[in-house]
Parts: sequence; structure tokens; C-alpha cells
Amino acid sequence: MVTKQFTGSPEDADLARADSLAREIFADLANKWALLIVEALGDDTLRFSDLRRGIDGISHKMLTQNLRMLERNGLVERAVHPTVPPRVEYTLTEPGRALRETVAGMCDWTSRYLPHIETARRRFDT
Amino acid sequence: MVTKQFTGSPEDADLARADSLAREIFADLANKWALLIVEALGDDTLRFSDLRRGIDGISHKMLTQNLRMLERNGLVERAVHPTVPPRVEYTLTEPGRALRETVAGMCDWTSRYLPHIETARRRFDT
DNA sequence: CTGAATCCTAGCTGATACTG
DNA sequence: CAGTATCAGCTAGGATTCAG
Repeated sequence: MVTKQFTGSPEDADLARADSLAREIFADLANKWALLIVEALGDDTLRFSDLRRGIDGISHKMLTQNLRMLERNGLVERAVHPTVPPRVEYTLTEPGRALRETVAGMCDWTSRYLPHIETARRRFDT
Repeated sequence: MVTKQFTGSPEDADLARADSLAREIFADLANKWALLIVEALGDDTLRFSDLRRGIDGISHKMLTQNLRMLERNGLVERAVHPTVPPRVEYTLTEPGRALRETVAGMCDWTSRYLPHIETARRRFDT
């Protein structure tokens, strides 16, 4: 995942492809908006605008962009109800919910170590 | 963590500060280089150049930049040995190792769902 | 309401060169 | 070896506007 070992041998081709794909996916998901969306969706089914209200500071553009990416990677399911006005609902898929658990772990980590980080920063900023 | 609820009441001030700090930290850490560094460090103590070799594709600049950030937030400890040539070693602190577990979960998730994602992408890209 | 496209800016990023 | 500074290219990201 982190390192790449190329021996040049032919049977490494598949591993190399899988590794570069893993990296690509990791780069897709390891950004704050994507993770916050996954966290915000949780077990709910939310409309675009609800999601937007739910994630503080996210712009219209970033939300659509990341939702597309998450949909493309199969983490989010998009259900369009052809009414007027249109109603589009987003839900985490099973892989999405699985990832959400690790994201939740990251959020827990943040609140848990918040004091430690605050003091570490003060010490460093001198 | 994800949402902000401002009622304007005075006792919310602390909560609001903590929340914005949490967001800042989350934004710091939710980027691929930071997470890959945490993962690469693991339980080891590594020199700058070893770390650089260990993380495929990272530039000198991104590595120093992210190491500083991680050090500032107290995730990484930096030990300078005043020899010549200089020898600088990096190790995860306890909070760093704690975060590393969730990062490991994310890596596991990636390799586990790689096939699913690959097919999801093919379906989407049509 | 949802979403696409455009423009525009700030900031990230890599490459390179220089210091201790 | 480790770190810093500088420069140039590019991309992320916001604001706005138009369409279905």
C-alpha cells in the first residue's frame, strides 16, 4: 500500500497494477470533504441540500464533485426521483458503511486527543 | 465534528472553539501524504531518507512539510543526532500510533474492496 | 432542487539549487 | 544527510450563472 517493490519480473505486473489502483483510491478518499461526507451520511438517506446543510463549510461544487467520485467508486448510491422539483437521495452502500467505521474511528481519535494536540501545538509554536 | 449548531448562547463558545479546532486537525490529517507517512512509520524509528524511500512518489518537500505538521500536532517525535552527517530520526508518539490503527483500517478497507471498486468504476464509466 | 459549466484566485506541489 | 528557499505549473476550490 505504501511502498512499491519492482523486481521487473512479469508476474509482478498484476501486483503493480493493483498497487497503483490502491494508491489512486487512497488519494481519492484521503481528503477532508470525502471523509466528512461519508461521516455525515452515516446510516441515513439524505437529499443533496440536507447533506449540504449538514456539512459545515462545504460548497455546492465540492459536494457534487465528491459525491460523484464516491458514487463512481461505489461508496454511495444515488437515487433520482423524477419529480418536480427533482429529488435526489444519497445513501452509503455496504462498502461505504464499512469505510465509515474507520472514519468514525478517526473522528473519535480527533476528539479524544484534542487536548493533547492543543498542548503539543503550543509547545511547538515557540 | 461534521456539523455546527450555533445557538448563540454564551456557553457554546467553548464548544465552537473545540469544534473548529477539530475541523482544523481533521483537515490537516485527512490528506494522503500525512496518512501515508503515519502508516509508513508504523512502530519503527526511521531516518528522513529511509522514510522518503519507503513512501513511493513523495517529494522531499512534501515529506518535510508533512513531518513538521505531524510533529507540531504531536503525532511524531523528531530526534536530531548532532553528528556529521546529520542524523534525524522520526518515531510515532502514542497518539500517532493510535491514529495509525485507524489508518491501517483504511488501508485494509482499500485492499478488501479493491475488486468491488474496480467493477463499480467500470459500471459508472459508461 | 439538483447539477453543470465558467471564470478566477489562492495555495499546493515538484524541481532545483543552496546551506550547515 | 537534512533542511530551506525560490520559482513555475497546476489544481483545488469558491462564486456565479445557466439549464432541466
